[in-house]
This record gives sequence, structure tokens and C-alpha cells, in this order.
Amino acid sequence: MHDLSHQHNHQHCIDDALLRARELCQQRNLKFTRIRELVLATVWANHQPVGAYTILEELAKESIRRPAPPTVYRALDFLLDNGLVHRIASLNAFVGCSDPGDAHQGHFLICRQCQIATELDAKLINPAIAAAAAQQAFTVETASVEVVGYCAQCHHKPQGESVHE
Amino acid sequence: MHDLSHQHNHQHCIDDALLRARELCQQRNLKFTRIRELVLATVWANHQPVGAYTILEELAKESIRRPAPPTVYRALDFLLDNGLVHRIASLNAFVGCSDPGDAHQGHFLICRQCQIATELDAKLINPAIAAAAAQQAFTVETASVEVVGYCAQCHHKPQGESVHE
DNA sequence: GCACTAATGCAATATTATAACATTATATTT
DNA sequence: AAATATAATGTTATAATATTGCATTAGTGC
Repeated sequence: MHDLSHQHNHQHCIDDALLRARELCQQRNLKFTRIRELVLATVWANHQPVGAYTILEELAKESIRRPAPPTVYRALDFLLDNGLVHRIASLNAFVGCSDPGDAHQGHFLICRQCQIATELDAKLINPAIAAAAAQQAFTVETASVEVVGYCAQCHHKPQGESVHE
Repeated sequence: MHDLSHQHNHQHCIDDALLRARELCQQRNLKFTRIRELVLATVWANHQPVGAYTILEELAKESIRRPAPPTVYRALDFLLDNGLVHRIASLNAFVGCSDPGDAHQGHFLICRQCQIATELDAKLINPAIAAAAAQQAFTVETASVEVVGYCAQCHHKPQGESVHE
């Protein structure tokens, strides 16, 4: 598990994520192109989920002509397909996967205040989902869990400091 | 629990949902207006989640001037606030709540083939979520679970032929 | 080089959702 | 009933998110 406390050497997260992505693509004979790398780096810029159009802004800074939305969405599709990022449907946003390679669904704790999305251990949740689904003879393909609340660092702090409200 | 088998008297679901909504609004001194009723009826037209703009089409059929999007979204907000419908973020769609009154989050099984969304028992899932969140000292406010797969009626059938259309 | 495929560029558009302000309906008080 | 207040709806415009379709470019194998 990674250090998700609010004061951590985040550059390490970014470097680590990019390195693992590079390795994973090499292993699978996939192309980790500049665009894909830039998009992944942007997603990993912090632990807050980031929207496609925010990523687009970042891409624009790095290129002469402003890229169009499909550029971002295609890169995101690639990263999603290869388990390098997760999409958080309730936020229409994307976040780096903390455990790529092992294909899995993202289950997230999302802090209302600092917006940090922490991937939670699927092993604790999936059995409960499997059991509940089995009750209805439902065959699970994918499952996503999105929990909203307050993280340990934020839940004692006053509300007003949030970007949200 | 309600009869969600594929051959059921669905008119009963609709009538029941509308009746309970009417009662709930009366109890809480809320106005169950024509628009809200129409929107709820559309959401309950079947067990498949329905998009806001599809609801808008239905509203258009019932009124002289075509309503604008805010009309639908405001009615949906009302219904969401009062636990009469749930929003399924991964589909940008809305589905009737099978247990209104008891304020709760929707946890859903969504069939890839027939698209029916079945609300699953939160009591089986929430403890697991609570436990996983507690591990990270995270305070849960709301949690949503969206499971995609094949329902009992569909999961042995060949792709492409749904029982209910 | 040539053919093939994957990736990207690019223009247009689709889909989902909200903001801001005007008007109408309902309820409450007088 | 008139006056006021509040909630609901109408209306216009626009924001935010995402996709389609087709052209072009880059890399790969022959």
C-alpha cells in the first residue's frame, strides 16, 4: 500500500507510477506513447480524481496545437483498458491505479473535503458483493464501489476549508 | 422484496410505486405534483434505468409545449432527495427505489443483457464497506455500489437476445 | 519501397447537466 | 378577497462531458 497521508513525497508516487506503466507496456508489447505518458502523469499529479478536460488543459501546455478531446479520451481508454487508471463514475473523473498489472475494479473512498480518492482493498468488499449477488443468482463481471465521506486527515477539521462547499 | 422475475405484473410495480410516493409526500407535507408523478411513472415504466432526456421525451408527449431539461432535472432532484429514485452514476440514469421512505443509498446489480437494475440488500454490503473504511479511519457518509454482470434470467442465454423486449 | 496497422489530428456533434432569471401556482395572513 | 410569501415551473442559454467519422501520420514487417 502506498503512503496516502497528506504530507508525503508525491514525486515518488508519480515516478513510480510512470515507471511501472513503462514496464507493464514493455511486458505486454504495448506502446507507452508520449500522449499516454502525459495523460498518466497528469492523472498522477495528485491523488484527487481529475476530469478529462483538465487533462486536456495540461496536454495543451505541452504541445503547440491544442489537442482535441478524442486525444485525451483515447489515451484514457488505453490506460483504463490496461488497468493503469480508474474512472470514478460519480465524479466523471479519473485517478491513477495504485496497483496496476493486477486487473481489478476500483473501489474508492473519496473525501468530501480534500477530494483525495483512496483505493480500498477489494478483498474486503468483493466477497460481500459476491455473496449478495449470489443470493439473486447474478453473475458478477465488474463491480465498483464509491464511498464518499471524510478521510482521517479531514474529518475533524471545520467544513469551511473545503473546496467543495 | 419485489417480484423482479422477468414475467411479472409490472403494472403493479408502477401503481405501487406511485401510491407509496403519494403517501410519503402526504406524510411529509410535500407536493407530489403532476410533473413529479409523470417523471416517477416514467422511471418506473420498467426496471431498466432511464436517462433524463428519455424522461423528457415522455414528458413532451404529455404536455403541449415541450418541457426543457431543468423541468426533468428538478423533478428528479426532488425524487432523489426524498428517496423515491436512485441515480446510477455509471449509466447516467435513474431507477425507481424499491424501498422508499427508508433513506438509503442504492446498491445495484445491472444486467449487461436485459439491463434490468436490481437493488441489492444494503445490509449485506454496508458492513463490509464500513469495515474497509474503518481500516483507513475514513468516515462514511454515502456509499454506492454498481455491479455489472448477468442476471439469473440472462446469464445462460446467448448474447443478443433479451427476454424482455 | 510497399502494404499494413496503430496512433493521432481534426471537425463536428451528441449527450448530460446546470445557471440565471421570469412567470405562475399555492398557501398564509390579513 | 387582497396582499404577501414561498414553492414550483417556464424559458433561454450555456456548461461540461463524451463520441463519431474521417483524414493523416508514424511505426512494423515484408
